[in-house]
Amino acid sequence: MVERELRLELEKTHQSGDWGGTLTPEMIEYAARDVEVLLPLYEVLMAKIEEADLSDAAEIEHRVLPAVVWMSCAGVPIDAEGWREHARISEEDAALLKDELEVLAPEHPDGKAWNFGSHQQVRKAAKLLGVDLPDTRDETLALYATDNNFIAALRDYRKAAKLASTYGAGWLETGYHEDGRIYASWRQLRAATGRMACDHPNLQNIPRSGLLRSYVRAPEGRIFVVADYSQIELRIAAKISGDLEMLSAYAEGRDLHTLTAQNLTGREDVSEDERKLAKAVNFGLLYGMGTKGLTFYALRSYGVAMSLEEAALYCRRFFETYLGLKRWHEHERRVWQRGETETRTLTGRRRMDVEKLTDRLNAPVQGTGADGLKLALALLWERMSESPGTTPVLVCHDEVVVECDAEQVGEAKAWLEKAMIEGMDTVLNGTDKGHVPVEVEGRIARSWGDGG
DNA sequence: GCCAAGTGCGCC
DNA sequence: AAAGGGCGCACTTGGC
Repeated sequence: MVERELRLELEKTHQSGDWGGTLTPEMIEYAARDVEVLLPLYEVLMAKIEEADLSDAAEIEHRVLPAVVWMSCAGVPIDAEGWREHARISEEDAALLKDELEVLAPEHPDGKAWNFGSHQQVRKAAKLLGVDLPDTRDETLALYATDNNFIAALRDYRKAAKLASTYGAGWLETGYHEDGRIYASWRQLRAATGRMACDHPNLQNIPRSGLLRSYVRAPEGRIFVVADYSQIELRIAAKISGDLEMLSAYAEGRDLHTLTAQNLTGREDVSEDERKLAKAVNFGLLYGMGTKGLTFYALRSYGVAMSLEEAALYCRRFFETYLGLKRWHEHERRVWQRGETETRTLTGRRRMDVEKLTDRLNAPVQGTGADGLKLALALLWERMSESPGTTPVLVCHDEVVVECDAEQVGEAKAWLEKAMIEGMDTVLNGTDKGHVPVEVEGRIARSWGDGG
């Protein structure tokens, strides 16, 4: 335990007082004490950090902080006209699909209008048509949609209603300013794994399909560079598990999804669909998903249908191929069974109170990705002078978008890619640079929705 | 009318 | 035996 603690009670009563007028001697005294405490507090907290072996992780957080402020203050440019027009059409689409849904719905027992946003009412309506829904998730609805027009129409309506409600005109209200930019609230350390988060509005879950991302658009004379890490979580898992198959694949510059597809099918030539299947298998099984989970996940996220028997076969083949990954899972299971509840990333970032085995598998991988991205952002801040007029405007877990003057874009792209590779390489490989190669693909774009 | 929990779904 | 993880937001439900 740390010996030194600050045993101070800070007076809180002035915290919410009126600081806009004349300050009383008591208020000035309070303000002074509030500041005075920071230096001894720093000493105590730094000692605790060192005691807990968190110095490296803390250093990353300290270095990335100014970069997060930089990004937050920069805001992200938005084509508000385009967004609003899109929102208007989305609302029309949803209203139209709702009308169609009402025609296909059974008569309401009380003669009232159905509320299709209520899962209780949706289940009741389906029951009147002879379908007993266990829940109303889309993958459940998908099982009945071919035989039931109402359920098919419900799926279409749901999709449109989501766009109209979450990404409608209201989305723009929260953070938009009249200078044409959105100033969202970035949370440097929000997720339990160490990832960042964003709200008001959340810039990290704007739909990828459709046009919405194209309204995140650089203003006249400015341009974006969008860069993302290639298969970063799989590379991190390769490093953490020490899996020889994965390590050699990456050392040779091969693609792991294709490799998995080859091993699942037993053929050298694999189709695009088979690679898609392999992607679902890779991401699912990496973090301890079961066979049943795999069938749902493959359908939901990749549109790949498989039986339980097929899923079991893929599971077996996967762990026959990646023996190091299997060993890592077995090791973590033993640690978990001993009752250990602490996990750490490669930089030593700690997550406590981990109760589930699947969390033990995921947290160090996801968290190491966050470590690397944060160090990359810190490097951008520290090397700001190497690409003047360039600012990060948003980050999305394995992706960074920067905005710069159009004539500056070549330098900005090189500057961004270099920092991203260096940041991740440092946390991933330490002094053994390049052991697991880090690949970053940057592209030049007028909007977030261009290319990629 | 407010609040918390539950459900569902957008992203990585 | 059984098992993806991490978020934020909209909406309903149920209690006050």
